[in-house]
Amino acid sequence: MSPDTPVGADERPPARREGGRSARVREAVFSAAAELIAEGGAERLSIPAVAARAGVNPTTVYRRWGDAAGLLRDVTANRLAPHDPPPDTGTLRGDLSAWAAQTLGTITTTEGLALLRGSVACAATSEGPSPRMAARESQLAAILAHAAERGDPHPTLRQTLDYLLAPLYLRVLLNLAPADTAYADTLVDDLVRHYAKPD
Amino acid sequence: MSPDTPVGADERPPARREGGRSARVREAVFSAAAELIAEGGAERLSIPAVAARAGVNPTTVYRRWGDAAGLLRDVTANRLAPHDPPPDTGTLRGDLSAWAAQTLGTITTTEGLALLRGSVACAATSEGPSPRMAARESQLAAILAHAAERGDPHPTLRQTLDYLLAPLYLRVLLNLAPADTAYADTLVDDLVRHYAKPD
DNA sequence: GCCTTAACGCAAAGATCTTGGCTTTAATGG
DNA sequence: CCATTAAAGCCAAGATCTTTGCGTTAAGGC
Repeated sequence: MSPDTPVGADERPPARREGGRSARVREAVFSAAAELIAEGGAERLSIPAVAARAGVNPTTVYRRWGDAAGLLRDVTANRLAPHDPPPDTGTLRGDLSAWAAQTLGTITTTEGLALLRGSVACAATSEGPSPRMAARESQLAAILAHAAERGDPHPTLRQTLDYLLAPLYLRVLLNLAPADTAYADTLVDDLVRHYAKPD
Repeated sequence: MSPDTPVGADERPPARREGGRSARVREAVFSAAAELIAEGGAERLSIPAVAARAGVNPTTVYRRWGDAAGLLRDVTANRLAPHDPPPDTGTLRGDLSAWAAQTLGTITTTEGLALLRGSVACAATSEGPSPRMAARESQLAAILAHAAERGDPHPTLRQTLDYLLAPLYLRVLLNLAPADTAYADTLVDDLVRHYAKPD
């Protein structure tokens, strides 16, 4: 077999088109969907409405995303993913506090909150944690790893998820009580005081 | 004014009908809705489908609940409310452990989980915590009050919500990791060890 | 038992959503 | 610049959802 000859049809990917128009449509649809979800909630996201606001034909949306649930999955995965790098302030407490502030900044906006609630509904159809959640989780893992490199005592990832991320998210999701940075710092404080152990 | 005479039209409630047929329809619709939510998720709950399974006319459902969101609110409020009294084992640790097991029993079934996720979507439209959540919260408050009566050291309600209820719910909601009674007991253990203070 | 009327059933009309066949546009490789 | 073709647009048919008017059933009060 000569190396420059395609040996099988499955060796050549079908040449997906990533640039130009497709990307524009994708962004327009995401923006329109995020706005509509912020306005009316994820449960009544309608594809014709999204298409109209995005200036796109409904058929296109149906073909690319299938149905409202599929679109919702893609939108939440792309708009809720952390866009800033994990903070690196030099101390564990500083990193966790900054991470919490950054996370709160994302999920306490009208749009972020609506998207977060939508993503919970999505979790029903998929198994395991969503990639978006995995991203935030790995940010926390990186913060803990930094602390370990410095030789600083630090909690485990499980403890950080359970006693920092979980309370933060649940307060916001169920609006049990207002969630601000002062509250977040209380959580960080409790976490490092009780669970920061040397390696 | 004689006490047996209605003094104004607004003193007489419009004679709502609670018995018989209405109650039957209500239950049939709730059951059908819960089943359909468990099967296909709350986001595509359709009123005609619910009505068909309940053996009821769609018009009836539209008139009583307005739309799918209204029905969802009512169903989750009624099916997710705790039906057992708060446990009273004699120790704080025992009460919390039993409460957690009882809660897990509700929210880890297919139907309970789907309803819980649906109720998160509902939280978007209402302000403040849902009555269902308030009920579970007050169960925890009762448990802490019992401990206080016995003179046992105990955490605050805020700490109990943040470090026991929140991790439990979030794991289940986002299926981050399996949630069983062993995990719940780890949470209870951490909570009483670090936060159980005398009054 | 009889009357009143809230709640339900029925059917038809209108709105909205979804799908499929076909044409047109424009990204990519030569 | 041209050829290829993935992706988007257009339109019309079909399915599904939602509303509305009106007749029927059955709680609740007398």
